[in-house]
Amino acid sequence: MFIGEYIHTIDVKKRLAIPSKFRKDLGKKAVVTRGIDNCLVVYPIREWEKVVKRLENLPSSQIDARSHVRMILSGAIDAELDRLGRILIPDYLKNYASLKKNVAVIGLSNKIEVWDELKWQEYKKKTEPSVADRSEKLGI
Amino acid sequence: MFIGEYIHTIDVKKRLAIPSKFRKDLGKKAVVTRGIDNCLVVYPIREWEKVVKRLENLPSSQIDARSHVRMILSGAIDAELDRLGRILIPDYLKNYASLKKNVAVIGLSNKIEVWDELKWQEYKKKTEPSVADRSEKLGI
DNA sequence: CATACTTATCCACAATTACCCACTATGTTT
DNA sequence: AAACATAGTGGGTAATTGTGGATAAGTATG
Repeated sequence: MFIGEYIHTIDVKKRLAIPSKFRKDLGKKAVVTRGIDNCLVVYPIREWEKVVKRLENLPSSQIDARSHVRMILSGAIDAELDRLGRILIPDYLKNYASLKKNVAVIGLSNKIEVWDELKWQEYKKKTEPSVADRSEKLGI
Repeated sequence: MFIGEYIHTIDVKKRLAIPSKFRKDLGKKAVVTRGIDNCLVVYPIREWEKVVKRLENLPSSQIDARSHVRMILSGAIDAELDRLGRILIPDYLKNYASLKKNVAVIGLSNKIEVWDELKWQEYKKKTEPSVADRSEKLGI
């Protein structure tokens, strides 16, 4: 299970180290693609396959579904971890998520998200205050 | 069952000793994450799994639910107790709860909370006087 | 075909973290 | 009161992790 927040860097060669705590669970191969709210998502293969299945079941007749499928699938890339546990982030994904040097790598149970650090900090600042309210409402 | 209040310290290496009375019940592994009212929560694995299950049932398409899941899961960390019963508190959690050197470790039946000592003292001062009222209101 | 350019593999350093042991204070037992 | 046990704190050393760079292999382009 992926949990936690790690601040890492993308170097000039577009390499990003996966937090060591995630590596065992992630395996040697992963899939990276566009995520919601301008972040990237990293899936272990097993989870990626589930995503694809779900996409396949969307009605391709609908404009929304069609474009969504296109975005997710066309954005996806096989990312093999190198010997030191790093993956390569291609330019178009870097741009999509406005990634600079410093990024936040976030564990979300069955997937991993990658955010530009500043955006992540802002998102947290905006969201943290309402955690209490929502916790109360949801009972967690 | 976790009960009681203990004043402990976080050392320069970010280690926090779990009160010995809690260790048997907590086990070797725990999960720490953001809590309500700017404290941290420590769960035994069995309780944490319940939390995750409940989070997984939230619709990830909704903004509120999505951000809530992000806050709870990204804040969480696997905390393995070392041979002397200490856990490591990462910086971002220390910051979230404004933890300095002295902290209060509070047993709350199925979970443990960690407060900055001063904040805890203030909270108590503010809350203690109304215990009677609230008891009446809640019928306990 | 040669050249530039990107991509992969390997290695090296620095900082952090994990692991081990020592000290002290407090409380308990004889 | 002395001896002992336990708990909490602090520190030293070794291993791991994250990052940067060097070299080799592959790919595209003129």
